[in-house]
Amino acid sequence: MSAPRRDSNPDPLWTQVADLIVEQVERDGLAAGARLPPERELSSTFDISRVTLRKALNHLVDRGILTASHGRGWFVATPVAGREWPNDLESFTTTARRKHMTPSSVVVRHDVHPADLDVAERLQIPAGTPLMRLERVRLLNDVRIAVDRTTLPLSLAPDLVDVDFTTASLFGELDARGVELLRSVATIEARSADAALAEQLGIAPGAPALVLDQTIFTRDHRPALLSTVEYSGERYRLRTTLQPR
Amino acid sequence: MSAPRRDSNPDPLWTQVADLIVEQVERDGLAAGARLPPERELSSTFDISRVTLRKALNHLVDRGILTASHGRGWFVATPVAGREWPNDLESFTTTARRKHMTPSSVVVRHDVHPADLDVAERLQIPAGTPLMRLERVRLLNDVRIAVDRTTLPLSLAPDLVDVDFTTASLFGELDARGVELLRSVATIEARSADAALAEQLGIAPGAPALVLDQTIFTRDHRPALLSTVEYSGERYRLRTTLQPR
DNA sequence: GAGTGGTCTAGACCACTGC
DNA sequence: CAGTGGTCTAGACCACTCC
Repeated sequence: MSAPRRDSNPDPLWTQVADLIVEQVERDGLAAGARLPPERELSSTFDISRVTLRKALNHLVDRGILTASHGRGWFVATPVAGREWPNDLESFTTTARRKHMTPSSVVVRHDVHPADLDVAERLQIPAGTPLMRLERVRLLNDVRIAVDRTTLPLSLAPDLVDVDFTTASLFGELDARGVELLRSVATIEARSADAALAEQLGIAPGAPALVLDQTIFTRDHRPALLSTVEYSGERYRLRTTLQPR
Repeated sequence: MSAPRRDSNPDPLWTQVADLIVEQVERDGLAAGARLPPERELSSTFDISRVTLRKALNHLVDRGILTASHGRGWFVATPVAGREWPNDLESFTTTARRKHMTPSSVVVRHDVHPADLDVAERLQIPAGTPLMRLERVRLLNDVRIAVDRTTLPLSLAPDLVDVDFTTASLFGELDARGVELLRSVATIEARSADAALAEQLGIAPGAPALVLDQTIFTRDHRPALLSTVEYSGERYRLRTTLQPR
């Protein structure tokens, strides 16, 4: 209830007040949905103008802590919405955990091969550069879900050729070697499974398949990995958070 | 330079002014980095208070259109650098522009309907709440690409029922009414087109379809729109940027 | 120093909610 | 109807940039 320290603190008043409100909500143990005092009362107890108070309140809306309802009041937001979802494409492993299933892999191919012209261009490297190719069938609880083909320059992590990817995670191994992957540009499409894919996944030829094609970039914005994952449409669904515009 | 229509228009002044500023920037062909007139000049030409002007300007900052520099001025934002972080799903209209194609829509259904229990739960509203339902077939250069079904509480923008969505953009209309959409939680899957979808898109029954299902949230983290888009797998491909972890 | 954005105020009126 | 959030105003002062 104490008024914010106006002079000594270099932060703007509305920031200080926002912090005080959060403190107060926590201290009073206000549950989600609880109503706050009206604006005019808050502005008087904090001894600030209503405009400044509203700036603080709206900031807390942006942070997902409060919501406003015209004519009714200010309320503590239900925290479920903001936090829990991934801010990215849910990884195979994460999905597995969420569904309480066990992920595994069958390594179909794991070798070194010179880059052809197409791949060289996409990775911005000279053709002929040694690449590591890794092809895996991904399973959940021993059910075949997808075929994952990933290609990367061998120079990125030369000793990766000796890793057994039956259990190891490619991203995990790269991270352990200091390769930081920043973001990826992806296309997602629906296709009919061809004979080869149908055979690998044990589905009917012509069944729908979800194809995720990614070019993955390192921290310095250079392309590092090419990845194509073909999911069985009947057995998997991508989950992600999207931001318009 | 005309002052916003203060009385006739039900939208808040700051929304109108934000739109005017965007118009002006486009009309004057201001490139990224160009400087805007100072706040005091803008507030006088628009005949509004500086507080209201700043609300409009800050809204445009949130939308990534402008940036402010203390002591120097307001500038048109560079549309590149910071923008790619979030998992932005390229909108239908954006994709069309990038490919130099012409987007259009056929409105199949556009009505008001009470919420059933399932929808009510997903939107966190009481069952029976009036909803606007909009179903469109989306076309690129007159080729049918997808069926788009969107549902939203009528209260969000009641006059949306009178808009002709043959040409209008739903997101654009919502934005013009001050409804700020922040992010969405999406699932993406591959399915076989059923008879109804095949008929609507003019494809073979059983052909692969890409189904994008989104719950879209407003700025205050409340669910506002439910959207399901079924794309022809042979005619469309989603493009997005993904951010690990 | 002049010019710019950043913060803050007191007070007014409107729009919505719920009794 | 009273109580609430939503918008808007005119004016003040501070902090930063650039000459």
